[in-house]
Amino acid sequence: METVFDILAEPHRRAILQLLTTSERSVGQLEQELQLPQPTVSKHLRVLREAGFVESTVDAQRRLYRLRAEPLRELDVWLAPFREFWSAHVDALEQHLDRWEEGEPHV
Amino acid sequence: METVFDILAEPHRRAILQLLTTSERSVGQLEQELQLPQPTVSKHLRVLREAGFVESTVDAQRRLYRLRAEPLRELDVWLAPFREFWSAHVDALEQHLDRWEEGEPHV
DNA sequence: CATGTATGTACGCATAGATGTATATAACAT
DNA sequence: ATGTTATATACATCTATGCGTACATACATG
Repeated sequence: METVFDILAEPHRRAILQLLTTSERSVGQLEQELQLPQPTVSKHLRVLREAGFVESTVDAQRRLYRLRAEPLRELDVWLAPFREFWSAHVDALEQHLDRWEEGEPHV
Repeated sequence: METVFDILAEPHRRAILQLLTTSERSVGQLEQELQLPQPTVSKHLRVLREAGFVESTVDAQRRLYRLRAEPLRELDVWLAPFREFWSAHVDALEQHLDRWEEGEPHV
């Protein structure tokens, strides 16, 4: 089973996803904007589609691809415990700086 | 250059990071908790260390590894534009449900 | 129907990286 | 000093996967 992380490890796939944040695009448009050979784009799109990152609709010979939220939300969930961890660290740093600004340089 | 995504693509490395959210640990502890051979743990720790995910201090023959915030924060930043994207979608869904609850099933 | 455009897929290759085994380094204990 | 514990590293191997090339499919238009 391909994890969210496996999918995102590929730079071109991340580039595709980032482009799709602004608007949906055809395969040809992605091909041009990313300067990639068409089969490469199609193969990455297949991976992204099967993992639920994107969905497509048919427009004559074209397929229009757009973003789906789910898998990235999954990543967000995975990140949650770490966010708690590092926000604790930010707090510690901020407290330190606050105290420093109040005139206690030797904490 | 190893990206954050390359590092996180490996399941054992993610497991290590998750363990370290609660407290710092020695290599031997990780070895036991993850049921992995020691060289495997050491090699993953090296990758994580060189990418800034963890840092270690020496305690006699042991090395104690603990989490660092930076790289995961980087991931959080990468995720930001997508969060905007999908929160828009959540809003759309919520509006729909709100209207439905107010007695307009045919939206 | 023939040709062109848009996209998907099959196959072979090359490379990266994860693992196991063995060994090296370093700190302790007796 | 010698052995023991804890961790790091070197080397060979195996597998997964990204890519290029070629081809297939599908729709459109003259």
